[in-house]
Amino acid sequence: MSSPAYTRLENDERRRQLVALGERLFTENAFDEISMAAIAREAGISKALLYHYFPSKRDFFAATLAEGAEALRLAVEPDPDAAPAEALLASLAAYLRWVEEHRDSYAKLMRSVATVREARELVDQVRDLTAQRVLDGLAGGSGAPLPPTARIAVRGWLWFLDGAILDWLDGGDVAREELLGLLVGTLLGALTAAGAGDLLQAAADG
Amino acid sequence: MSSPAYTRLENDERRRQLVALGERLFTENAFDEISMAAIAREAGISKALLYHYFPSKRDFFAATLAEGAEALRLAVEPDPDAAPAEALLASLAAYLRWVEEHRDSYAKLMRSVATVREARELVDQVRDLTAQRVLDGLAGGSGAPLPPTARIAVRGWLWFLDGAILDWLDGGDVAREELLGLLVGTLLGALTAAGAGDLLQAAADG
DNA sequence: CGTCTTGTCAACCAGCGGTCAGGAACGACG
DNA sequence: CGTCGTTCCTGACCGCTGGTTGACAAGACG
Repeated sequence: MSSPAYTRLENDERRRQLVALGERLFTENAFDEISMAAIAREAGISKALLYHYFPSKRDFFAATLAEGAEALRLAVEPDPDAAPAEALLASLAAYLRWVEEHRDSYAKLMRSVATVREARELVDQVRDLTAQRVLDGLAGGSGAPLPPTARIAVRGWLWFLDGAILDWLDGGDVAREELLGLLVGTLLGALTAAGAGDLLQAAADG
Repeated sequence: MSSPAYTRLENDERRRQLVALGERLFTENAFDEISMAAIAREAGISKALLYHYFPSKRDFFAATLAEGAEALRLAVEPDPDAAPAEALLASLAAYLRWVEEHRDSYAKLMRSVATVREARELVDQVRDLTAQRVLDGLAGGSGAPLPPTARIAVRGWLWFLDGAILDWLDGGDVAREELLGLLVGTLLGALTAAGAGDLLQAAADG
């Protein structure tokens, strides 16, 4: 009599299609600038089907984030055999490389940090982990306990990192290696000011 | 026959009452955690009256911010007669003092930065102004143009500032003067790494 | 053919920010 | 005392949001 009212898709295929669409839409629009109804319309399906695949809008957003987050985590994973300072340097370089290649995703993530709990948790996790790694690397270099200012220095430096990267992406007038030098130099300066500069040196030498 | 259905208040008095209530509620809850209906309920008035006094929720939020923002701006205003480096130091110290005295407001502001355009504009304004002041102070110390890395260093440092302050408020284990030293030392370190450390020295000496 | 699972949709819900026509309080005036 | 006008105030409503429900269509299997 007529063409079918809709076409069935395999579960996984539909899911992949929706995640891919979400990656695009959430990069073009901020989290609350686009409604689930609009997303469903764009996908050519009903809103209810979208909710069939993802229990909530935030879950959907998190799903569009997950793939990239995993890739980033792998890229940044430090080499356990290298000296702490070298491992940090390598991770940092990998981080910048990833950001440069996925600048839209990175900007999206930073923009949504305060709005979406999932995004905030992701960034916080990465910050906590990184800060802990840096502090461990420092403390491992000597037996002395770290002053609390060292903690503030490292955690503040992670903010510096993201702020500098955002400005770097915005400006486009600085090479990646140059930024890397600025980041490392600033960490050194912050740790020196925190009274833990010698530990960094020791960690670098050791 | 019966008691009045509601009591009338003078325009200004009602407005003050609402702003005071907003300051409390927005400190206890994030911007989108509390609805205008709930605020009106808390104030014992109708939602329409709330909208009679403030054209939108964001305007209402901005009104609750305005008083503190103005006080902060005054406190941070640098002494035009002082040398750039000293003026910066004084402003920074005033900033920390203000944050310590209004930690709830500060945390509220930082939490709402990405959600509320008005808050974002406020923080951006302060950052831009501060960055410009610092850069001008540096450039004034010599005729040489600043490298783009210096811009990134200063703007990144402002992120460091807020990140460090949040951690500082969280920890409570570091004195204000110590934090001040860390901040100044980090700026010095960042500018040195950006190849503009000599300019800072010149500005401090000049 | 029937039946069972899976995929789909229209219609609906409570709550949101925001609007509007009109009622109720109160000071002024006869 | 009445009543009148100003101004402060309200209940009902709007379009939209994220999220839910129940019924039905498509295809696989016997």
